[in-house]
Amino acid sequence: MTASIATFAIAVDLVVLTVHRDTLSVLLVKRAGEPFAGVAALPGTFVGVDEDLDRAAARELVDELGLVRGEGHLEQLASYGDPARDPRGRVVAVAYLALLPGLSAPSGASWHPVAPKERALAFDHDRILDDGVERARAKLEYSSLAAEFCPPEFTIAQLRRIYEAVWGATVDPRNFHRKVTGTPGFVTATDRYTDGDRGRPARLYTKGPATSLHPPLLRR
Amino acid sequence: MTASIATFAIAVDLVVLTVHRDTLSVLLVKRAGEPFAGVAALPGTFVGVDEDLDRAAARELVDELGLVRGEGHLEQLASYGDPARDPRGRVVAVAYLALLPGLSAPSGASWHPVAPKERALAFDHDRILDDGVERARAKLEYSSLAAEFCPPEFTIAQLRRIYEAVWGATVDPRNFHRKVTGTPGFVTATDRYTDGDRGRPARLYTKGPATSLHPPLLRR
DNA sequence: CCAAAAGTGTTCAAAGTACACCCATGA
DNA sequence: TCATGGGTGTACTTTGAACACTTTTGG
Repeated sequence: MTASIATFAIAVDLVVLTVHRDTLSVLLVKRAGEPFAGVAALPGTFVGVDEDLDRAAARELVDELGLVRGEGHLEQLASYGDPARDPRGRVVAVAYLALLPGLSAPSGASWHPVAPKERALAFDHDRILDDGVERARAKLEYSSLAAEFCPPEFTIAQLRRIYEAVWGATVDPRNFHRKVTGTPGFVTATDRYTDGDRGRPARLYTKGPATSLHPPLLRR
Repeated sequence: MTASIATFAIAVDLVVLTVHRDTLSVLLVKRAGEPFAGVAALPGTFVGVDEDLDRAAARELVDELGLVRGEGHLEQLASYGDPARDPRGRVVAVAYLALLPGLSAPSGASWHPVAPKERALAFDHDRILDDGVERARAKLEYSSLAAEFCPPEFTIAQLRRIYEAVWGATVDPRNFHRKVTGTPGFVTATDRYTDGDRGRPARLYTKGPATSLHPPLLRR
């Protein structure tokens, strides 16, 4: 079993999600070279010889895409190893899911709504993106990850619009407010308020220490 | 970026869980050769040149471990790529989680209770096992996966003991019975009964078509 | 004043919890 | 008969859903 072990290249592909204009959106790049030249794809990079998977994912997020480290959330999603997924040979993709506040897109990449099902991304990236979106939808139910889509200080209404965008469903503002503020550690109140452009100013909150939600916040 | 791409071996490592004598147990092998010769480890294999990841995991389960295909549940868990995790060089492990009914251990492998924290498995298998156990615990809450730990026909009490073993908590038999039989598609009743050795005979059920549980069955 | 958005109170229905109680078997 | 485990009924508590209502701003 020593000489006959197959070798693979390992790519780290990123499903970077944000909520942009109340729409769940994914960061896509246009591929420069073959294969799939000119086709939209998830941003990715090959893992280096002495590099950890998590580090490669963080490197792609920070260096290549120019996004700020420390903000947002990054977690491993799944691995994809169909022998035919890359025409160049055996490449296993380790996909990562990143959730970020709505920023301007870094150069060379752009935000695209997740919704249209006729996406036609390169490689098996359509499936990876589907898996990432489903993971994000599921995790909003039982974790406080929604706050990762928000800037450091946010209102309860902003947070609610995150849920509505990710789930594609409306959420009752009144009950949502009580549920969120009543769950210990989900959000922490500041003493600051928005200067109301329309209506009563809203209190600003920051992300709380809790990571899991018990009981969960169920989508219908 | 063509000549300088690092290459890796890919191992598929299996966290095979079962409930054996009311105890959540994992299938371990004793390593034959270096590295970690003689040390307990998760069963695993290298992925072949033209092999899909899922297929390699199924192959390991069926061929190497002699377990019956079709029974039980197999899903990808996560990937582990610390550069130092294998002294032989860069090996990325794609871990899979398998849930099986309580069978006799295949030759060369044996069941070990998951509980003791001083396990000292080879490689980073302690961490992989922890992740697998946590995944199993979490999934019992919102899926019907517990039935995968049971033989084709089982009683509600057997199913309840699965939950108790996996969660390490007691569950009220009466309320559990109602919850399980009242959730559409979780289990389907047969017209057969156990021949009661002690007490009233219990109706036998088979796994139902539902995969997710709404509302979930929460551990306290 | 009105419109709009934030936030609270109240009511009703659904689900979980606790536990009394009955059923069907072996010994 | 009793002991044992299977299964049902029911009262109580907790949680979520719906929505009327008050608060605080801008125009």
